[in-house]
Amino acid sequence: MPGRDSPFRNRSAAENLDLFRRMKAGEFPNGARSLRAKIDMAAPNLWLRDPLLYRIRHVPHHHAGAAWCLYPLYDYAHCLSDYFEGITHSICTLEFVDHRPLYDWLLGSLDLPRALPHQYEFAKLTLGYTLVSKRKLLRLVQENKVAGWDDPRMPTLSGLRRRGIPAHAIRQFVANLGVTKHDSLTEVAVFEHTIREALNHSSERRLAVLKPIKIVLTNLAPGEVLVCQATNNPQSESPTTRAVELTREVFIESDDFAEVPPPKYFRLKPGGEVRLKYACIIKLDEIVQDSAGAITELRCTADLTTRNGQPNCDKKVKGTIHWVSAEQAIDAEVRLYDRLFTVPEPGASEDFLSLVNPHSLETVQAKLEPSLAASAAPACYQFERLGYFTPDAKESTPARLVFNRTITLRDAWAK
RNA sequence: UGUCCGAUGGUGUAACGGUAGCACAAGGCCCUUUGGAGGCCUUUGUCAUGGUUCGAAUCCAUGUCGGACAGCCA
Repeated sequence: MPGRDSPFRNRSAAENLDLFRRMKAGEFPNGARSLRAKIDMAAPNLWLRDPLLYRIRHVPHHHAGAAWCLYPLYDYAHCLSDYFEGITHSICTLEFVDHRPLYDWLLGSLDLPRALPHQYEFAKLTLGYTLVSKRKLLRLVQENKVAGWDDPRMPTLSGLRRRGIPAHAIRQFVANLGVTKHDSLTEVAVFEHTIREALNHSSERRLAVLKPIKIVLTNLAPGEVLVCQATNNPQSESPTTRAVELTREVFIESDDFAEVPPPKYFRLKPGGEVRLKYACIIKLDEIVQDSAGAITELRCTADLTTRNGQPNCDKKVKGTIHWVSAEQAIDAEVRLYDRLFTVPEPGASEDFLSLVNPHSLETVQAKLEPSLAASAAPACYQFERLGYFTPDAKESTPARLVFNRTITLRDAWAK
């Protein structure tokens, strides 16, 4: 069914030019006049039915100020600016396929001397559990669902970088995807794999405990220090080491202890043995509780013959866990990020604000090995057995360290 | 409803008309002072029905399913 002609469709060119000058001069209020291309009101493609080119908007422009009250519509500006800039291939997303005939018509009607640009449309990169629409991202910022455009949970470049994701990983991810013309949803696992691959090779290892529980090594004297050598990066061609010091009191991860262990639990349990990484094997002798029944410390015996270079250093135990010296550890706030949304396709719902993951940020007070005291962004570290972490570029200072978790390590046990 | 676009394992993608491959995911095994990393192996696919052809994921027809658009937004 053809469209209905505008009552002004057959106005003369001279009359239109005069009106256009008056529109430009600011003679009319918003919406009182407009300028259309005269194409074909019977065209099956709706965008060819005399589309609007200019409309009046009395609002200042962020570059041009108040000089203009006339603004072109996207379709008109797009093809022309491509031509002005000498673009040959103008790449955009699928929703503009219907507009291509108008893009071509406008350029073709102008008798232009140079070769005309062509528009090519491809599917946008839709990532699971993520939004990429700028308009929707804006609402997350405006309604304080995140702490700003560079919140480490945001899929903006500034957010990804603050999260600690290397630029190289972002490029590699995009290069791995390929480009097509049908709508797709890329699983976040693909992005996460690229990030881990990049960070695994470049990040130095450090020891850090996010949720500490205290261990007392009863056969070490108070003040006694055993120096151990820790590998900085086992992926390196020629790995270097640093010293970490074992003392009578250390912190381990509370997740690495189970009073009632599930089947196949390799970590510390009553009567069980684990290796403190780079140090020695310890055996749990006694669980100390306060009057309320809460566990206050675990008393263990260290087998010093299992240290590196000692006769039993090759002794095998199922579990190896990370630790920090309680006397030497430094404090840091660590922000644990998770996916921002609870569903794979938050963009499919108008109600996406209610789909924000309430657990997308958890903050803990962690204990770090002392070598991290001088760390600053953009350094990235692997906290052994936990994941990759980077000092927050905005808020971390030597006096008050703040780390962002970029991503966890793969965890075969969690499955 | 109209116009347009698309359809290959769970996901994302390759394959002049000529062996359906790669990555992620999943599963199994080996190794391991990170339940990490690494190594080896495995499962799963051409939307359907016809046609053309010696031969079709690819070309043609019809159908099915999915998506975009129908703003004085971009």
